Amino acid sequence: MTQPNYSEEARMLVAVDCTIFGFDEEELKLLLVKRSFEPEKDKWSLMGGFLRDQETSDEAAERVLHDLTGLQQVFMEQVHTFTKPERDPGERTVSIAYYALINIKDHDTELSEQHDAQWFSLKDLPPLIFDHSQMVHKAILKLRQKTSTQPVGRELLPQKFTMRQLQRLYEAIYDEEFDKRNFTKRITLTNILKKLDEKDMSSSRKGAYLYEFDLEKDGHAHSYSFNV
Amino acid sequence: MTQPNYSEEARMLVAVDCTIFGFDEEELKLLLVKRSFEPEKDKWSLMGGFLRDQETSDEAAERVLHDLTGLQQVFMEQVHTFTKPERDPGERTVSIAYYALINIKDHDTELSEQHDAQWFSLKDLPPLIFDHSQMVHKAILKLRQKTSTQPVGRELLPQKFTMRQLQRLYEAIYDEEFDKRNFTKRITLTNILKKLDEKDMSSSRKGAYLYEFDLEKDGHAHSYSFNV
DNA sequence: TCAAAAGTGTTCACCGTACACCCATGG
DNA sequence: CCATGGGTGTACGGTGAACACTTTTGA
Repeated sequence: MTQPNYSEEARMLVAVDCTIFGFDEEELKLLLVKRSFEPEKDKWSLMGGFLRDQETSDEAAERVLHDLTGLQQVFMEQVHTFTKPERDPGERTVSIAYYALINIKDHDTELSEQHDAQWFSLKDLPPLIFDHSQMVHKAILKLRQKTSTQPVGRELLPQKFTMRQLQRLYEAIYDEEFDKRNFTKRITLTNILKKLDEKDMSSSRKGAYLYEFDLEKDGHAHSYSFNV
Repeated sequence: MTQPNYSEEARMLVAVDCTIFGFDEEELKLLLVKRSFEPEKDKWSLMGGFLRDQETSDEAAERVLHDLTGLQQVFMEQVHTFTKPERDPGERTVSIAYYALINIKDHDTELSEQHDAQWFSLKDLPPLIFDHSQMVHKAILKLRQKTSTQPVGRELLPQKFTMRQLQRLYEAIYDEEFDKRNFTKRITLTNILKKLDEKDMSSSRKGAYLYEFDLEKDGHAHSYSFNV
């Protein structure tokens, strides 16, 4: 059977949907948008968009994120592709789910207001359209997995941060509490942080040392693993 | 901006491509097909097919695998979605890559001959069309990851097998050799195997005990982890 | 009797975990 | 002077890794 082309096959819409993670010193949050068009207008959803003719899905995901936050060069990773025929009642649409890690203070709030976007605590999400809750769930699993092999603080924290902030971030990601002595030890072991002389005085009388990710060492072959 | 529908967006072909793993007591193999149509006719490729109107990608992957091997109820998992606009020169096609684990002796050889399919050692693959080599690469990584949290022997080995066969399988997956004492210990620890009274006499004078996966224990909460 | 594969245990180093007290400072 | 959060070390158990000799039996 030799076919000259694929003309009898079904064409369909392909979308990307982004689970956008941020961290506010307390808990993990997601940036959700109020959908501005039918179907499911005015319901909360992940930010998404359709794949264009000459675009990879990575590019589409970046574009979608940029439109909402003004940010570029953001860490994003593909999570899973969702294909149930009836998942979008408007028209058959296959959606490639992504997640993004952003510093919650960096994004352009005007842009996100234009999109009726809002940060929600991961622990208190509104109902989401279609299969977006499943996307969020898979995104968290993927984020945990990434966290277990690579540090994620650079993407989610300010440039300088305290050990406690980093710990709270990891606790939020794993939804689990850690002992601070063991946490400090494990992180120090990986050798990815540079301890600064500066202290952050905002959170306690004593003050907490600030750290930065050590760019010198980054890219070199130092092993990292954070098993919970 | 309220849109009544998505009419201005691009529709495209969506395909699934399957990396089919088998094990022949020695090495991991892939079942590849000689492509029967243009573009790239007569080149080696993963078995694939287009997503139909009322089909999930999981169903499409099963259908494609069934067409080639006659097998059903095979373990399959989604790997990654490939979206480069020019990846298929015939027409814009997004492809959802899957991998499958099959017992190399189970499949319908007539069917696979009809498709000009052939088993290739993972270590000696022919050039593959499009981005299929990348798909294979990601599939192996995913398989390793699965192997580290769940036993994969049930899918790839005959029902009864020796400890040595299981070890060779794991060595093939990780492309790494293990100490047989440590291997036996680690696997025994997980408690997933039942040692039979029978021996396999084909591989040595002494004979090797046969094992089965212990269905009693399966599904119960026994932890499994195989870290290399 | 010998060749070929199978089976089996111990030791050691490292890592993860549990756990409690003192420190610095602003109010 | 005291309340609040920050910082630090040790002891123990479990796990992964290294390692070598004996057993069986068909030829």
